[in-house]
Amino acid sequence: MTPLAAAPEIRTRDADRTRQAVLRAAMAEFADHGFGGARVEAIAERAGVNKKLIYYYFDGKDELFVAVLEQTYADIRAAERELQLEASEPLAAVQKLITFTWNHYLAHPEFLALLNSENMHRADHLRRSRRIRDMNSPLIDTLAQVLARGAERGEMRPGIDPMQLYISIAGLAYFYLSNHHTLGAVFGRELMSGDSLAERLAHILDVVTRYVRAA
Amino acid sequence: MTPLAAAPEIRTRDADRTRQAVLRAAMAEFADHGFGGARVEAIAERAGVNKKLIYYYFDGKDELFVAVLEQTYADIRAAERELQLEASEPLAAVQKLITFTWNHYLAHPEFLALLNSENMHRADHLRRSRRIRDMNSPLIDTLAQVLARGAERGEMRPGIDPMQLYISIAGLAYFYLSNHHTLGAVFGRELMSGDSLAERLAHILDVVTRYVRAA
Amino acid sequence: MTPLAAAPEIRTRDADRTRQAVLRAAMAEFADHGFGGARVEAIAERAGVNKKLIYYYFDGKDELFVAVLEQTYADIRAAERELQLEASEPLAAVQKLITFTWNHYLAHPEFLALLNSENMHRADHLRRSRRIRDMNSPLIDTLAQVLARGAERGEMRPGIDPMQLYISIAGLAYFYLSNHHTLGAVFGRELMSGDSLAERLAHILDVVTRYVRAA
Amino acid sequence: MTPLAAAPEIRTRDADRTRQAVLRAAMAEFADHGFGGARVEAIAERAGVNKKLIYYYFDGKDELFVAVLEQTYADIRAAERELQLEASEPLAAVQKLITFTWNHYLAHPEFLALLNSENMHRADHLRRSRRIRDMNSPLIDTLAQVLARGAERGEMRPGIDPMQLYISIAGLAYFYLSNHHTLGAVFGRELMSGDSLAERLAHILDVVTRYVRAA
DNA sequence: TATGAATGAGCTTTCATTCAT
DNA sequence: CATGAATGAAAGCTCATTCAT
Repeated sequence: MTPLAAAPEIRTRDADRTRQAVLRAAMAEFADHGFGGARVEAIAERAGVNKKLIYYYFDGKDELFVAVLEQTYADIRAAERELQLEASEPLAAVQKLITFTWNHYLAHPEFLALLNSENMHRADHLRRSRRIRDMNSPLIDTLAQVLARGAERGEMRPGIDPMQLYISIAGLAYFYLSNHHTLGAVFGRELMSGDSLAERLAHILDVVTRYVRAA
Repeated sequence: MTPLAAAPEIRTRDADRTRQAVLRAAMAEFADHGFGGARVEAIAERAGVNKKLIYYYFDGKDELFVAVLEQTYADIRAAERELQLEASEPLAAVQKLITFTWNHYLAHPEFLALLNSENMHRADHLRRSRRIRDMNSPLIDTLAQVLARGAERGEMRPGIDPMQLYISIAGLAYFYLSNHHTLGAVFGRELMSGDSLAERLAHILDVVTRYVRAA
Repeated sequence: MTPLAAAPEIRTRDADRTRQAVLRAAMAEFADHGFGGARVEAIAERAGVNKKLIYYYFDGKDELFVAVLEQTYADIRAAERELQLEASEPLAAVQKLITFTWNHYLAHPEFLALLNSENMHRADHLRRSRRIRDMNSPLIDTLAQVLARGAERGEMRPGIDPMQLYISIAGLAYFYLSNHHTLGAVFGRELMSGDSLAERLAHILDVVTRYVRAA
Repeated sequence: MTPLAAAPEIRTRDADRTRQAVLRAAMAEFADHGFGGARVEAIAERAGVNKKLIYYYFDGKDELFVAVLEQTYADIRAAERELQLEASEPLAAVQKLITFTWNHYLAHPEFLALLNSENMHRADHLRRSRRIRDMNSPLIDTLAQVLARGAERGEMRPGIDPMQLYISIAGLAYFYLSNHHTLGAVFGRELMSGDSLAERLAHILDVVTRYVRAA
C-alpha cells in the first residue's frame, strides 16, 4: 500500500468536475484551432474522458462550442462587474477600462481566438445562445455615465458616443494582440515582448486619453 | 513548322486564365470558410475546373493558400503605392490613409478573413512566403515622413511612432469590420448599414486626428 | 420483525410493474423501428426507468426482444382461445376466424412489425424461445375440425389443407396491412381509411368463403 | 508473364461498371440486413470498391437505398411488361399472373426484404423517388381488361375489383415467402422445400381461380 | 431495487490527395 | 493541358453495455 494508492481517485464519477474538465479542454482546443479545426477527439483526450461523454453532457460539437462561448462571456462579464468604474474619477475610469481590457485580452488569448472563429462563422453559435444575449454588458451604460460625469466636470469633451469609444478601445487592443503573428512577420518585429507590450498599452492610453479629454 | 505552331501562346494564355480562375475561387472559398474550413473540391467547382488542376498549378492546399495570400498582399501593396501620401498636406495625408484603409477593408472582406485565418494558424503560411516578406510595405516609412513633415510645420505633435499609429488606424477599422457579427449580436445593433459605416469612419478620423494634431 | 417486513411484497409489486412498463415500452419501440433500429435508451425513456434496469430485468437487447415476442405470442394465443370456433357453424366459424385475424392485426400493428423484423433476422430470436415453441397454436387443429365438420355436412369442399388455408387468411390480411405504405404510394390510394378497410375485409371474406364453400 | 497478367484489368476505371457493382452490392446488403442493419462498409467490400466511392456515385446511404429501390421496381416493371396478359385467355391470364408473381418473389427474395424494410420506415424512401411514382404499373389496368373480357365471355364473375385481386394474389404469395422463417418455426415445418413450394403455388392458383370463375 | 456516469467499438460521412487516361 | 475515377485516413457521432454508488 503506497501513498499513491489514492491516485486513481482523481478520476471520480463527479459529474460537475467532469463537465468542467470537458469545458476547459474544449476552450483550449477551440482557441488553438478554431471551431472547424478543433477535434472532438482531441478535446476528449485533453479532458481525459471518453469521447462519448462529450455527447452525453453536451449534445454535439456545436452545442459544446456554444457552452464554451457562454462560459467565456460569463467570465468577462463577471470581471467587468468588479471594475466599478463608477467609483473612479472619470478620466481614471476610462484608463482603468483600457488597462482592464488590455490585460484581459492578454491573459485570455482564447477569448480572442474564439471571437475570431465565431466571426468567421457569422456569429451563428453566439446568436443561438439566449443566455449570452441576456448577459447584456453593463459596460456601455457605465461608460456613458462616466463620460457624462467627465463632461459635467469639464474634464471631457461632451458628445462622445460610448459605443464607438468602447469599440475603439477594444479594437486598439484586440487587433494588436490578435494579429501579432502577421503583423510581426510583416514588420519584422517581435511584438509580444514585455517592452513591446508595455509600449503598446501606453500608446493606447495616449490615443484614447487625447480623444476624450477636454481641449 | 506545323500549323499548331501558334498554339503554345494560346495555351499559355488559357493556362494563365485558368490559374487566375483557381486563384480567385480559392480566395473566395478561403475567405468564406477560413483555411481549415475551405474545401479543395469547392474551389474546383467555383473555378469550374477539375480538382487535379489545382494540384497541377499549385502544389496543394497549403501552397494554394500561400499563393492567395501573396496575391492579396500584392493587391494591397499596389493600392498603397497609388496613394502618394507624400503629395498631400500632412494632416490630409493621414486622413487619406485612414479613408483608404477603411475602404479597402470594406471592399475586400476576404482580406480580413484571410488575415484572421492566418493569425489563427500563427502566420505559418505567411512566414513561408519569401515574396511577401520581400513585399515590404513602404507605408511605415512614408507615414514617418508625413509625421516628420507635420511636426516640422508645427501641425502635428512630434515623437509619434509611425508603426503604432499605423496599427491603431488599422485596428480601429479592422476590429469593427471583422467582428461586426459578434458586436452586432452583443449590442443588438445593425453595424453594417450605410449610416453606421459612415458614423464609424467619422469616429476613426476624429480619434486619429485628435491624436496626431499639435495641441 | 422490523417495520420494513412488509416491504418485500410491495417491492415485488413495484418490480412487476416496472418489468411490465419496460416490456410495453420495448414492444412499442421495436414495433416502431424494428429490432436493429430500436434504441435501448429510447426504451428506457419510454418506460421512464433507468437504462441499467433493462439489463437487470432482462439480460440485454436480444433477450428483451425475445421477451417481447413471447408476450406478443401469448396475447394472440389467449385471444385465439376465446374464439371458440367449435361452438359455431362451420362457415360462420371460418368467417369468425377471418374477422378475428383482421381485427387483431389492425389493433396490434406492433405484431406485424415484430414479425417483419423477426423474419428479416431469420427468426433467430423466435427460435431461441422454448416458451414460444411450446405455445403451440391450437388453431390449425381447430380449423381442421371445422373443415371436417363442414365437409361432413356437405357445406364445404373436402380435402382443404387447414395450414394452407390459415396461411392464406393471414396473408390476405397481413400483406394489405403490413405493406400499406408502399402499396398506397404505388397505387396512389389511401388504404387505411375506414371505407378502404371495410372494403378489404369484405373482399377477404368473399375470397375465402368462395374457396371453402361446397360447389 | 503468366496468363494471369491481365487479371488486374478487372478493376477498371469504368464508371458505369463500378456504379452497377455498387448497386448490386447494395441490393444484396440491404436485402440481407434491411436499411438500418446494412453497413456502408459492407457494401463497399461486396462491391470491391473504396467506401468513399459510394458517396461519389450516390450521395449517401439514403440516396443509395432509393437507387436500389428504383432499380428493383424498374426490374419488376420490365418483367411485367413481358407478360402480355392481353394475349392469353382470361382465366389463363390470371393464372399466368399468379405464377409470374410467385416465381418473381421466389427468384428475388431481395425484393421482399426491401419492401419489408421500406414499410417499416413508412415508405419514406419510396415516396422520395419521383421515378418510382412515375413508373406506374400497368398491371392493374391490364388485369381490369382481363377481368372484363372474362366477364363478357361468361367465364368470370363480373364486378371483381382488380386492385383487391392483385393485392390478394401478391399477399398469398408474399406472406408465405416473406414470413417462412416464423411460420416454419411456429408450425414446425419446412416450408421452402421444392414440394412445399409447389404445394403452395397450387393452393394459391386454386384459391384465386375459384374466386374469379363464374359459378 | 435503482441510478447516473462512463466506455470501446463501430457507424456514416468527409477530406486532401493520387491514379489512369 | 485537362479529366473523372479512386483512395486511406480521420472526422463527428451513436450504440449496447458496464461501472461505481
